[in-house]
Amino acid sequence: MGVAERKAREKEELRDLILRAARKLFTENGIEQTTIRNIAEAIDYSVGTVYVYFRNKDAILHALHSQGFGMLASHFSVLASVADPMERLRAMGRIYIKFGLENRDMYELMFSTKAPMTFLCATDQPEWDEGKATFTALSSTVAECLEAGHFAGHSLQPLSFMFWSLVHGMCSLEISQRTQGVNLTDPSAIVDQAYTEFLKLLDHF
Amino acid sequence: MGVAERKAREKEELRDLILRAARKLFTENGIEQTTIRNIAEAIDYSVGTVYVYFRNKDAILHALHSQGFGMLASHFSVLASVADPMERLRAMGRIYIKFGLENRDMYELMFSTKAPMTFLCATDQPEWDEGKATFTALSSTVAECLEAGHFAGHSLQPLSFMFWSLVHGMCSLEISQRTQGVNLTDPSAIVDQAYTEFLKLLDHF
DNA sequence: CAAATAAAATGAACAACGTTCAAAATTCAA
DNA sequence: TTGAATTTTGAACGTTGTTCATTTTATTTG
Repeated sequence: MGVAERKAREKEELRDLILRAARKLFTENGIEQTTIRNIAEAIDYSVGTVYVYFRNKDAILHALHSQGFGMLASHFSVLASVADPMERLRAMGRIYIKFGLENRDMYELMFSTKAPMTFLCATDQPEWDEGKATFTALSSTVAECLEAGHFAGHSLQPLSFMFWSLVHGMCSLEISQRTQGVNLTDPSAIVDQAYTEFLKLLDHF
Repeated sequence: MGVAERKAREKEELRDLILRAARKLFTENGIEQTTIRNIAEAIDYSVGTVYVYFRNKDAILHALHSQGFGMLASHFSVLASVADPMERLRAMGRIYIKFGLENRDMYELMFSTKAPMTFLCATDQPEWDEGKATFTALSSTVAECLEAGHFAGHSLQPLSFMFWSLVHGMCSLEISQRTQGVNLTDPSAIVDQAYTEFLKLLDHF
């Protein structure tokens, strides 16, 4: 029995080794600059070995995208202790933005890059569980807000999607370097300022 | 004298020819699938010729990105007849979203793809005039809203950036296929619904 | 008109990429 | 020890963006 188990563990370990190397490389050099050859070289394996553990590059990017959602979820875990749904909603946005700006390549992989979705669609069971779980986390918080009497006359899903779009838009514009060169008085602080502005709007609901 | 002028005109025409072919190709097949060889073949010129008129692929993408801003601006032109700034703000968002979803590859080039910005940064005068002009158009409308007494206690730039982020976030999530697979009751309508929801929020200001 | 000059277009060649797969190396069970 | 199963290898393929010496075309000059 022990042999098969050890083999399975070793397989898992090499898979993880590949992912760790991939993540390190493209956090340092960016997604586009990271090649399969780079990854193989970093872990002292041949190119072919990488393809034994991952069908293609998209599969690697999808696996890292999943890790990203794991990271985000762990950041969200502190929200469990926030009783008031409105306060939780506000904190959720802050955490989301902070995560996005501190893990730019990961964020891009999770919400912008098409590769992970392309990989998913090529699967027999193309379910985006990570996105589903994250949106549900937001949505259920918004649901509590509605139950508590906030946002009277608003619908759950569109409202939730609106919140998501707002914070995503900020992260996305910042990461894709669209905030520079727009003549802002303080480009580096604009995201925080804009989110603060949004929270001010929320005070009326 | 006539010769130099004609030469200049011909140069301009070939440049346009390249851009039209490039735009057609990647509107049909996507940005990543469009290669320099494809473009050259489409206009019956050699690969080398393309490089006479554009330094590299990024230069082509930047030129198309600029064309995209021209298109957006022409869509915005109807806003001149909207006197009430709040109504103009609402209409601006609708036009922005409609443009984004009906010209997905163009939109991606304008606000997500890094290539145009990479090209710009390699320039001696790295000014993002297109983005600047567009943000100014939004910003001045918001300024009029503030002057008219709306959004009391809010600051211009962060508030404007917030609006931009909201509509951009919607377009971005939709285009990068993140709205599918999140278990929405009506994925294809979520953007419109969410923007309507946002307009409802705005009624309080 | 012919020769010399300038300008424009060419496409073979290069390096690097993702990907494949027959062969080699290694590990396991008998 | 032997033979089968598994794992690893890296050369090779087709594409990509890019370059540049060469050829072709257009213009000017004598």
